[in-house]
Formats: sequence, C-alpha cells, structure tokens
Amino acid sequence: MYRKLNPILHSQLRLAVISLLINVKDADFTYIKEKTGATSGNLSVQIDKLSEADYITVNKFFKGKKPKTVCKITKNGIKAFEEYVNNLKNYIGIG
Amino acid sequence: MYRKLNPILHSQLRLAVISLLINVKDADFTYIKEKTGATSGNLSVQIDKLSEADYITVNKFFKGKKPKTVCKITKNGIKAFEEYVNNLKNYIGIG
DNA sequence: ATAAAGTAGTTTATATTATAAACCAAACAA
DNA sequence: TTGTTTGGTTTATAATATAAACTACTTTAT
Repeated sequence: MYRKLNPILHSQLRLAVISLLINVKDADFTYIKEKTGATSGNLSVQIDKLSEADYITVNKFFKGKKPKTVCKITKNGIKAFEEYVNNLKNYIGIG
Repeated sequence: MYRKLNPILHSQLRLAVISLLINVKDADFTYIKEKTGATSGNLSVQIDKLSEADYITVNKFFKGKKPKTVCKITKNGIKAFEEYVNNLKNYIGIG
C-alpha cells in the first residue's frame, strides 16, 4: 500500500533543489540558495548528496575572478523525482 | 516560493500513519503496523510523537485479555495534514 | 596600502530523526 | 512446562539535517 519514498528525495531541501532544477536548464549555487532559502552549508552538503546519487551534475569553474557552481538535473534525477512524486500520491490522496 | 514542510509530518512513517487515519474512524496498533509495514519499535515511537503534537489521540485498554492501542486523528491533525499537502504541492508541481 | 565587508562556498560539530535490537508481560499451543 | 506468539516499550545506534565556524579570495572604503 504505502510504497517506499526515496530517502534521498524525501528531504525538504533536496526536494526543493530537484524541484527547482526540473524546471530550468541549469542553476547556480547562489540562485538555488536564494530560491530555497537554505543556508550555504546545508545547501553545499545536500548538493553533494544529490550529485553522489547521480541525480544532478555539478560544475565548478571561475567566472572572471569568482568561483561558480552550476547544477543541472540528470536523466536519473528526473526519473527518481517522477517516481518519488508518484509514490507520494499514495500518501496524500491524489491521483 | 518553497513553503516549509511541517517536520512532524515530513517523515515517511508518520505521514503514512496520518494518511491512513485520515481515511478511517480509528485504527489499532496492529492494523497500522500491517498497513504501513513498520516495525513495532519505530511505530511506537512515531505514534508517541504524533500524539504529543496533538495530531492523534491514543487510547490504550484491554480487549478481553489482550492490550489494545487505538489511534484516531484529531482536528488539529487533519488541519496539519491538509496544510502539509498544500505546501508539498509547491514542490511536486501539482495544483 | 590596509582594514572592513562581501562573495562563494566547504568543513566540522551538534542536534534531531529513524531504525534496530533488546526487553517485558501476558497468553496461547504443544 | 517449555517454547512461541501477541502487543507492545525502552534503549542504543546509525543516519540526517542543520548551524556554526572557517577558508580563500574580491571589492570597497579610508
């Protein structure tokens, strides 16, 4: 009845990050931080986890003199998100 | 943009318990355990938390010779669940 | 030139949560 | 009567989330 919710996605911040990335081509650290309201530390850790799970790719480079971290969702990430949403519907009575 | 998800409900097992209780008059420990697939220990702890938050009431009594624990969602619990679901929709792109 | 403040993060420590393991008391079954 | 099941609770440990402190550099003001 209640299907397991992917614990990597069942985290408020990671879910927000994925939810955001699913709607854009890519997004940088600062933008994600603003949109989610997360602290830098928390965001840094959660981006790592999403990256390790191969749900996002992370690109770090310098733009001019400033470091920049750009994140992009992977196919794997899209699949995991869709599955998560479907499973969640069991719980919240939609669909 | 991303509204905070009530941390008491943003837990797979507690969400399953509430989701289950919202659809029935009440339910006993064993039934909830079966439906959610949780272990007794985990379920015991999470029922306590939901009860402490005043999202459910817990009634313990003996039925014949056997102990019985019956849970029932409160108005507060219904409200919290509805709010949680609404907030969640921000994340999963429904509504 | 140098000090203060800002940017863009990472690392580490701590608090919170979830889970598993051990335990308890009674009932039932062989 | 010895083991097994029911119906849980308590305690210990593992996993997670979050906050605080720190790094490394840039920009701005003095």
